[in-house]
Amino acid sequence: MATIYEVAKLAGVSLATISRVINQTAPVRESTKIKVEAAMKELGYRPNSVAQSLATNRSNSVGILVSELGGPFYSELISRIEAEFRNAGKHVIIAAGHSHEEVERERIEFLMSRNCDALILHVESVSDEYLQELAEQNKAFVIINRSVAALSDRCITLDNQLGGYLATEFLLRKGHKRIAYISGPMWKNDASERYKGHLQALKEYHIEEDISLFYEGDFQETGGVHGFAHLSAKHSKHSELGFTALVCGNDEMAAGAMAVAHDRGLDIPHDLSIVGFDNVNFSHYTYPKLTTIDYPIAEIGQMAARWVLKHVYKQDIERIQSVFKPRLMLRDSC
Amino acid sequence: MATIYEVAKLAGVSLATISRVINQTAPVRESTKIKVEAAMKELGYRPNSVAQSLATNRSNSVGILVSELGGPFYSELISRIEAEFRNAGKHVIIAAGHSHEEVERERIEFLMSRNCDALILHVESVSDEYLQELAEQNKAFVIINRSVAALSDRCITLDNQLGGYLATEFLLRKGHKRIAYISGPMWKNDASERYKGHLQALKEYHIEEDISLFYEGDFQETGGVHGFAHLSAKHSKHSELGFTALVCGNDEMAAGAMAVAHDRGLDIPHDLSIVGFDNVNFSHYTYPKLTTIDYPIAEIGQMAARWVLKHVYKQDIERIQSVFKPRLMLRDSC
DNA sequence: GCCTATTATGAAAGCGCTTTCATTTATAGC
DNA sequence: GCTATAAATGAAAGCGCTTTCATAATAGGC
Repeated sequence: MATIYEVAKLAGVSLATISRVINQTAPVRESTKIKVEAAMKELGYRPNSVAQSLATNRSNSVGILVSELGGPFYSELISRIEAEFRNAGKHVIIAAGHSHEEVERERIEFLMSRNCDALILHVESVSDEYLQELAEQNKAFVIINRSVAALSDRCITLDNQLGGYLATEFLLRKGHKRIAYISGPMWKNDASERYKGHLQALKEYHIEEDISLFYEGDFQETGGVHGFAHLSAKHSKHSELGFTALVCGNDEMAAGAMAVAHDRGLDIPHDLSIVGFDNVNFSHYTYPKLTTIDYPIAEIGQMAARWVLKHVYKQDIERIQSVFKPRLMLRDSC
Repeated sequence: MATIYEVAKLAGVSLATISRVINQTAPVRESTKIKVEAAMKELGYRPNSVAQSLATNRSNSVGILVSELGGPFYSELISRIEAEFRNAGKHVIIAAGHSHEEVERERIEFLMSRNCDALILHVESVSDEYLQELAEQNKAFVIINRSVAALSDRCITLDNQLGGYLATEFLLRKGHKRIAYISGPMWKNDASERYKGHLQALKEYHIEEDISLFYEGDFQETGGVHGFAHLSAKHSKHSELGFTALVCGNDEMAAGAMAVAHDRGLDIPHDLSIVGFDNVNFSHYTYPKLTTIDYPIAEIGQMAARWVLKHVYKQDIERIQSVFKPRLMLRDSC
């Protein structure tokens, strides 16, 4: 790769001038500009962004940390964030924290050492205190899908409890009385919030929590499979299910449960109604199509990107919405 | 962030020594090492990897360029590549080329200007010549899912034609005679190869190509929806389908077609057999579960990562497999 | 055509690190 | 205890760029 020195020599000007035409940071006479551009072209010159970054302490790139790179949920999130930044001429560096505290920390440090201008964090294991410290170090970052009270101005979240409420309330309104629940790992904030919403709805309808209708899964398909097996084993008298509806903490688990229900010869929604959560891309590939709670993940990603654009790159962004509302996507599984 | 200078001052040694304990590039007396480590810890020092990268011309990061960040296919690919590199202490920088030539070029240049030690490219629009030039510039990169004859030692591909063959041959063996085909965009290499395999199987069974049974879709769900509508409109006499089986260029389109077929009251597999391609994560969430061709995308990603580990980071990797074989995943849709 | 007010350009330091080469310090041999 | 050798350390240049400050070129006014 040609360096700025070679360009300068070829064009017969100094480094500073080259830099000025690259960055338009000061006026350059038209004639010299043309010379420089010709030289750059001839050498196929491209500024070394590492050197630029070192000199300016800016990298024009933002770090994104998610739990996993795979899966429909994160990939949609990442995809949207990238699109938003690409529009603005910024780039993304992506890392996965795997819901593991050490890894999350390590990744954050990596992204910081990479001189990212800002971070977008979807972290689950690192403590609130750690994040607060980070904020005190004056690092620019937004948090997605988690609310830290002291950092509320930089948290972009979904009202998970409302989502859980909507799912269950809908079923109750439909007349269901015995509603099973397969949750994600309860230590994860979103999982427990969703369940809270479920309980809230039950309470409103004067139905008591029945923990035999509860199963804590893993947010994966297998969680749904095992959960359904577990719940139905417990509750089937005369091969009949002990519940008429099932709420799942996310769509993967709903799909897993649905598959097992099919295998058992159950007719959905006739014998059993199922509601998922997330409205992930494949949720309308299931049969019957899954009724679920829409998680506007793309919009949240977009908003996080805008937060960065506004606060770090000083772009003129109107309003940053920090709490998003989920809504029920009524399809065929109820 | 503390710099190496501050650490040096605090520890009472020179920069060089600090550098040596960080990189273990030369022996350091145990006692000074301890001093240095204490100083680093006290200051919360982390080497600035941008500066490191500038000084060493190495970044310990590899660039990945895929067509899209979203979707099950790419996210699995990325996820596996990242996992492989994380194990090796390397990091990934991800970009999306959106199947658009200009964007692909621009992204490649970006990744190069970022000083990536190597690139893993999944590009569709950039020309073979461009890639060859890149190779001549002595840039380390592997190409995924595309074979460029002159660069065959750095291409890792799936035998797409074999996949197409397997799908159709299976149906023919089952006795199907009229097999419709919904393809991806034919300008994309993998789409046309798959179709080639389809034709090859037909030929083997002495069945002539019937272009009224062919539809060129977009590799998206909608392609399947429109494709099915198109094919069935053309062929239904007395509300009966003109074909008994349908091969789709990928699973998304298969899922789309399947949904429409359901809506039309068709019983799958009784009235119609469907085969997809890719064996993407949701393909067993469909109902009935989709028979498809397994695309070992994770393995391909892994192999690409190993190529880099071997050729760029000089790790001791045995064999690099460059062509992968697909296989039929027999499930319930046939 | 000369002086001043602008505007364009260049020289050089600095960003935080690595690495070579020279120097200092420790170790061993006698 | 003194030299010969090996081991540990430091000084300084360099990676490719930006940016400040000083200087050179130009334009304008008379």
